[in-house]
Amino acid sequence: MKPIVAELVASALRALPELAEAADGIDLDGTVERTRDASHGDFACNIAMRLAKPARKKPRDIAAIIVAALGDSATVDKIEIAGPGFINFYLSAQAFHAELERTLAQGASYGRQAPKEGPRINLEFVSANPTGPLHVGHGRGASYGATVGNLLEAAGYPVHREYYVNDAGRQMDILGASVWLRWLEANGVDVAFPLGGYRGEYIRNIADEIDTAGLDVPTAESVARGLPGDSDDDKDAYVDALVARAKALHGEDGFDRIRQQALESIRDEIREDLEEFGVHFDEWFSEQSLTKSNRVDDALAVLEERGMLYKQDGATWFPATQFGDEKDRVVVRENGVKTYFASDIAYHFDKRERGYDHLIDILGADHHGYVTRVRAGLEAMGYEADDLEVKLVQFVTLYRGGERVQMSTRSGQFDTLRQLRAEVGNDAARFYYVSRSNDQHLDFDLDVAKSQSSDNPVYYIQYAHARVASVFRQLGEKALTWDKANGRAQLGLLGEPQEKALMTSMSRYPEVLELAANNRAPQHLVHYLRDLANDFHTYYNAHAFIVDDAGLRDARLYLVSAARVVIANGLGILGVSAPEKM
RNA sequence: GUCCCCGUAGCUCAGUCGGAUAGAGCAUCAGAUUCCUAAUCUGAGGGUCAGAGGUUCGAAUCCUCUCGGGGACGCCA
Repeated sequence: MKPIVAELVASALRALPELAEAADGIDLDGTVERTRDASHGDFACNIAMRLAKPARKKPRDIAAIIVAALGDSATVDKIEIAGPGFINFYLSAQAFHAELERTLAQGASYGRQAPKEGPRINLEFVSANPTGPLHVGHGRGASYGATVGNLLEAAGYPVHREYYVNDAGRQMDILGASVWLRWLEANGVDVAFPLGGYRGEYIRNIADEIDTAGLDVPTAESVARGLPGDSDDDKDAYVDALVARAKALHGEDGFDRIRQQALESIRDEIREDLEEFGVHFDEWFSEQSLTKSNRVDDALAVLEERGMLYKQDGATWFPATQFGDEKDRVVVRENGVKTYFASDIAYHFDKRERGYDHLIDILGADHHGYVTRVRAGLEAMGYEADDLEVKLVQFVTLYRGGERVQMSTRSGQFDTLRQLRAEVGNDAARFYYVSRSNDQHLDFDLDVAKSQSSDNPVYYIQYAHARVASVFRQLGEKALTWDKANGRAQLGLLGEPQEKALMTSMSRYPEVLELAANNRAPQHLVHYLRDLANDFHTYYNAHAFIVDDAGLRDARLYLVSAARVVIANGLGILGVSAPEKM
């Protein structure tokens, strides 16, 4: 509805050359907004105030000129100039009825924009290291990323969802060594488990399952001989030596078999977890594939070519300070090993080279310090700094019975996404994870998320949806049918304040979607749906829908059918189910 | 030390290109309640938008500073 009002103003301005000139460069859509108070009408436009200075006229005088040029429209009942110079629009009942008709006609696509050609968006999220199961924090990144993806698609953009699998480097070696040691253990070979290793129970399970045909079980003595000690001060030496020993005993290929199986097992587990959570990716991008195809070297060559690398102390550096970073960064260490930063630059370069115009990274808040340098890398390779957009997701704290739930792996308490899903269900988890802005800490109350009452916003909203379905079941039980066409014809009978309020709320849906998509802010949709459900329940409590008067009944059923569509669409974007029955 | 986020009702929080009298839920209080669905309903009270300056027709919102809370800062991955 908002675009209709904005277009009215725009056409009035076209008829007023002297004002149109002053309005040049002002986004008219942005001057029209919903009113907070019904006494100000449905929409208000502040263009007159904005034009006061450039046009050198008083705001109220400008408003009068614009209003005079507005002319008649079936959409608008009344236009008033109010306050300092607002132009208030009171929309006709007919305008709201037309919106209801659109809602039912478009159904599942109501609120969505037509697909655009571009910009093509690459959306990377979760990207947790495949060294263990997803934990509760990853769940937030998963929900947020999936929902932002849905929002962007609803806004018409082509979106490619990508998970970057960090399957190369030292962490993978340590994972391999951890599994290897558990395998030895299961074969009666006891070697001290490294402090820097992965200690979770899942490592044992992997060790039990992997195919080790052709690998000889070494003696404890041959494994442990000559290894450095392990200590909290230096967790690296011992575990690194174990990796080297495993490679020596089984050969690179032998160790690689263990490592690769461990990686695949965990990655598959993560993938399954996410699929069950309703979070899908178009691509699982392997870091190994970057290395194997020499794309890290290619990216470094591009930097070299552009004079964006230098040597110092035996290492190769990238002058990140030239792009606003606080210090220069190493890309190749003194020992010849490329840093994680090097493959990260290469990865983002590769994404851009693959044809994505806009890159969005959704990262844990602990990656805060990484943003500047990755962006610097892209810029140094000739791309725009704005091509990369980073959304940081803050931490999650779980509460049960008003108490903070400890989430350390060591204490063995609440930890994994899987456990959370099992406890509160996918719907509640998806919903609560995106209920607050991504850049704010989230307190996740397990008791509320589980409760099946109106205290729980998820149930409150889903219940509104189920109630409409229930009403139609009731209709059937009373051997009545809904005459949709008659309902459309009789919408004029809907004059109750709750009906007007519900129609107004519903008509906001496309605007909320757009706002949420533009700001990558699903919480707007969450709050909107709660308000909408509230309007629906208030209506339901105040008036019976299945009344004797067939015209009124058909009209009310028309209205609530449309409400069902809006609620279902909104929940769909959030990845939450819209049940017919609860 | 540098940087980022946050501070709004008793509590949890909305308030997103600056807009009119700052909102919701919970809690509190007062009423209603044999009703299509049972997880009730209606209404009321409740505020120095952390504080101080600034920008302007207009500031919870933008800028500066102060106070208070949280987090990030590796030749780790």
